[in-house]
Amino acid sequence: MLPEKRVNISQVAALAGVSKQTVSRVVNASPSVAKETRERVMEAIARLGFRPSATARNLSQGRSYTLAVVGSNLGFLATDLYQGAAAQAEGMGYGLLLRTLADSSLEQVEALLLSLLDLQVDGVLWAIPDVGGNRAWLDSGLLSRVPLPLVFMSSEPREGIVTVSFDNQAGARLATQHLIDSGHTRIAHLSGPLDWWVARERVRGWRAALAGAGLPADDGLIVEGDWSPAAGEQAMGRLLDARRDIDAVFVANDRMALGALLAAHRRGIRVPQQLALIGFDNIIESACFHPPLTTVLQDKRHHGEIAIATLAREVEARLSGKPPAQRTAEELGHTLIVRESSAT
Amino acid sequence: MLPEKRVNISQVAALAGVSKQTVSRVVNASPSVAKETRERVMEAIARLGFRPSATARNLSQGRSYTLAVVGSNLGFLATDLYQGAAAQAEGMGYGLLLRTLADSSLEQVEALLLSLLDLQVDGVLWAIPDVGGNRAWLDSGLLSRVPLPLVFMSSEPREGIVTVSFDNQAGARLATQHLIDSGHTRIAHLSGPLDWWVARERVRGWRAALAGAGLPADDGLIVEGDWSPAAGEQAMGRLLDARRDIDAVFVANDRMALGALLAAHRRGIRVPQQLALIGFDNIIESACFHPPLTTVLQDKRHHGEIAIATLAREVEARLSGKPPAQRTAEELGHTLIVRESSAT
DNA sequence: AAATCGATTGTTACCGGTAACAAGTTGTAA
DNA sequence: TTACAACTTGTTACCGGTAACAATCGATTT
Repeated sequence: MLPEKRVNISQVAALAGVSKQTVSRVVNASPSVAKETRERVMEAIARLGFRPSATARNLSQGRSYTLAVVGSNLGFLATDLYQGAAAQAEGMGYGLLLRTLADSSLEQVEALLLSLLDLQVDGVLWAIPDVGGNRAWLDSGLLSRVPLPLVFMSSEPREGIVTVSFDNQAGARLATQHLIDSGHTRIAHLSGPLDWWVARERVRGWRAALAGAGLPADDGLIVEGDWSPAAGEQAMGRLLDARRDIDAVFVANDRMALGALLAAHRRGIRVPQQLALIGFDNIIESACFHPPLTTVLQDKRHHGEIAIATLAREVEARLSGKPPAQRTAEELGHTLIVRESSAT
Repeated sequence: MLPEKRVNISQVAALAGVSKQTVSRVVNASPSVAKETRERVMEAIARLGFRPSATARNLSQGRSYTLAVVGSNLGFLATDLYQGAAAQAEGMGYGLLLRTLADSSLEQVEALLLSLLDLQVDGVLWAIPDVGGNRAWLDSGLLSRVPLPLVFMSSEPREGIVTVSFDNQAGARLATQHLIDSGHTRIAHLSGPLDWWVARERVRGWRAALAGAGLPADDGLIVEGDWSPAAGEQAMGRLLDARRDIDAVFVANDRMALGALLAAHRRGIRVPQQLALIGFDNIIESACFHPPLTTVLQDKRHHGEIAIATLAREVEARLSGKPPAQRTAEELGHTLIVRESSAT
């Protein structure tokens, strides 16, 4: 069975005895079509199995009803986040195009944005976290030359851009405060790489909570990791060997917390009896760590949903002639999940 | 600075004093353009900052240079897999469109495929694993009505479709054989949900290895989980309580292995001294389990790359009039990663 | 010298919709 | 009676490329 050629709008128009434009109106549910005409056209559509070509519509309207998600090619993005973004986009009538970016040099970024412009993409979700100088290209004025709504995830708010991020500072405060409330007084922090904005925010939250309780937060209490379990193990080892006085650690993510647990086990330090531990993220594994890990939940799926919803709003604003993106920052909250690793 | 209208091919043609078609030839690197003409056109392109419209090209060529990846909306897909797929697609000049599918009923699948056809997508990567009856729609003949190359991931090979999957049976044999070689004789299996094809394959591999060694593989040695750490803990608990004679367990994925470890700890059973454990997947966390987990590496990124490469090949075959997809099955291999949980 | 060929360039039509505006009808207010 | 508005429908042009085929020209073949 050879797939016969696609039916186009003209054939429908001919069969229904109306003009193409009228068929177009019916397809797009325009109100200014007489009921009787509409029915005739719909019947023709059904009879011929007509399906409008999205491509042709794109060309003539100058847009594609597609949003691009730009991720790094290194795989920081959570699956949940993609799922949330995809579901939200589909629900709002947009498609989602996945792109990766090797490095954030001005040339690469410009090439990427121009190619997205060639595709008539409606908007871009920048899902690369704010790390080191990878926002430097913003200073070049590129954004004002590229008429494309952008929304940045996990990025420090600044003038001229729209961000949707977790309030990591608040989340870190939540975690640290929990340790304080449990009676701990020497609370160290195993941080993420400090060129990451989110890592610095978590440090700030930790500091703020300690300061609020009148507890010390000197630099000897902080050790830097790279988010990986292996780094967590190493960093925790260094910390334990250097400071025998600490009685609790806030680890900047669950993966490192796993390594930290291993380091403690290896030294015969019992968690939580001798050392309380709290993580961050609530990855599914954390419930079965040994012991199960107290942590702070970040709803990544929700993050993806909100980011896409925000982007879609931005797209529609742009289409109705609104001003092009002032500073906007949306912040998402956290939930404390108490398990055994911080039991009192 | 108002973004002035896009430059189109006619303006370039006018400036260079040639026809649109010639500009098109230059843009597409056709060999039949005189060197001098080509240079004149290129200069005009550069001067005007012309960028060809992908949308217009799509309409006129009837294709979009875009591949769709269909995932379930439940989040089974690994980030690595997306990364591999995206990188490969970009490298081959394709874009990647992300779609999710709520349920695999014939109606839903048909709606999805038709909508992808409306977008002139070149091919589809079916990244939903083969579970229960979710391939039933294949029997409806839908595929022959929809002229769209499909490649299925993690799916049982069958007539008329192209699959790219790991050889899970071989991987499971690898794992089980390792336990056998380490001197274990009562080797249980903590399986994934048995409506998953990959879970059944792993069971088969386990059975085959035991049979090859003349060891028992009775049904009492198998417990079913749902891939989650919590299920791993529960299932392992049931197993340990019922069968005190087992000396090793092949767990169908690392996440459940984590739960299994916890269950063992809770019962005071020491791993690996009293019980050897091997997982599957080599998730990054497994290196820091307590003890570090012996496991079988699946290169998910590679899986994504190969799947896209296969799909692209299928697309190009279709374009050059080749026959429409006979049965093809590509199988990917595994690597054993030995750590402490199986130490002898 | 006529025919042929390869290289280069142009012409025409078409992909399949939508925007913008014009035009016809009917009912109603002036 | 006439004008005007509301409602419907049609006309024309355009979005920005590419396919298919025609045409031109100098060089080569016979």
